[in-house]
Amino acid sequence: MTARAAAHAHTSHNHRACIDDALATARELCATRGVQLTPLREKVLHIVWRSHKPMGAYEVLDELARSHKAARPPTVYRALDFLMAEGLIHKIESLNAYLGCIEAGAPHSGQFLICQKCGATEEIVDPKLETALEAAARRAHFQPVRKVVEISGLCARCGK
Amino acid sequence: MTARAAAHAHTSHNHRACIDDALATARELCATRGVQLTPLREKVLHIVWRSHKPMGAYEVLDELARSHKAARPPTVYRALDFLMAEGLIHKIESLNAYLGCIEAGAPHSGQFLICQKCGATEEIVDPKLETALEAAARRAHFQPVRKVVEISGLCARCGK
DNA sequence: GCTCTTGTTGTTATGTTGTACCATCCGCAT
DNA sequence: ATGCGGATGGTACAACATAACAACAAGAGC
Repeated sequence: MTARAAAHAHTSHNHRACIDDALATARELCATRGVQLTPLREKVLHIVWRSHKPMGAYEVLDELARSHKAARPPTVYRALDFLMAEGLIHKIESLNAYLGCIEAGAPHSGQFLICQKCGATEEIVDPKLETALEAAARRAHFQPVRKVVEISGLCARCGK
Repeated sequence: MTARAAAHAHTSHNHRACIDDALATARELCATRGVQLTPLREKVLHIVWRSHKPMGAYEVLDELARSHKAARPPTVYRALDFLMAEGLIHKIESLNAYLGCIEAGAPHSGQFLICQKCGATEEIVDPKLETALEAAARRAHFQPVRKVVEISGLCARCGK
């Protein structure tokens, strides 16, 4: 079980390895693609990965500003936009917050289970759900581009 | 085919009947439930229903203010909150905008097809998709409360 | 009739999230 | 050395949303 495969928000895991793995994957991907994962962008990615809870842009900014005095809203949003464009993070629309992507490199919109109690958010990859989304769109002669799936409720721990 | 059943954003239909039907249903529902669909709230519902495009709260405010001088942001947000609580409108999270609900009375989170070109947004009710969502949550021992499904892309017309 | 309670609306101010726009810097190819 | 493109610095502002308290209206119980 790799660190990233263990990225279930509700399970305890070696989160340092989890982060390190995500950063390593990001560096590889960006090198391959010929895009720049600059120190600033990597720092933002690292901050987002510090927890499995979606993080608001201004939370990221506060954290970033501790080591980067020049940080301003555009600084953060530009980095977040880059990371999203490269598929390294996702935006959770229902929270206006950002979360590290567990399947970086494979372009996808993401499917999320968001705990309303503890905030932990797990990205899932469910082929049947994906199929159902495609089918629903097809039925309406609709060409899907981005599929937002965010299920809020109680995670395995909090729901007990 | 009733007006509401014809509420496909991309099809031409008698939108006046569409609105009238939605308002009549809303009045019935609120009467049954013993909650107040006040003139203000009804006016906001009417404004949201004027199109099949999700409407921002401040757009609603601008429209409302034409006939209601006292309108302020809280005026609109309170009305929208009431209408959402009663299941008469939905919030489209990926747009920060609001849309009339085509299945008022049946509590549901809604599934949406959002055209990126023309803005028309169609609410769909797809049992298989619903099942897939439930199954995905169940697999993770997650208790779903709200399910956000928003598919952006090109509608039948714009995708041709 | 009185007044208590509850729900709705008025009103001001502020908090939160996200962008427009232009300047500056830096590496690199010409 | 010059110009170019990508990245960052920095100011201001736009867009979205809520806190907090005042005013008012209508029904319930006395």
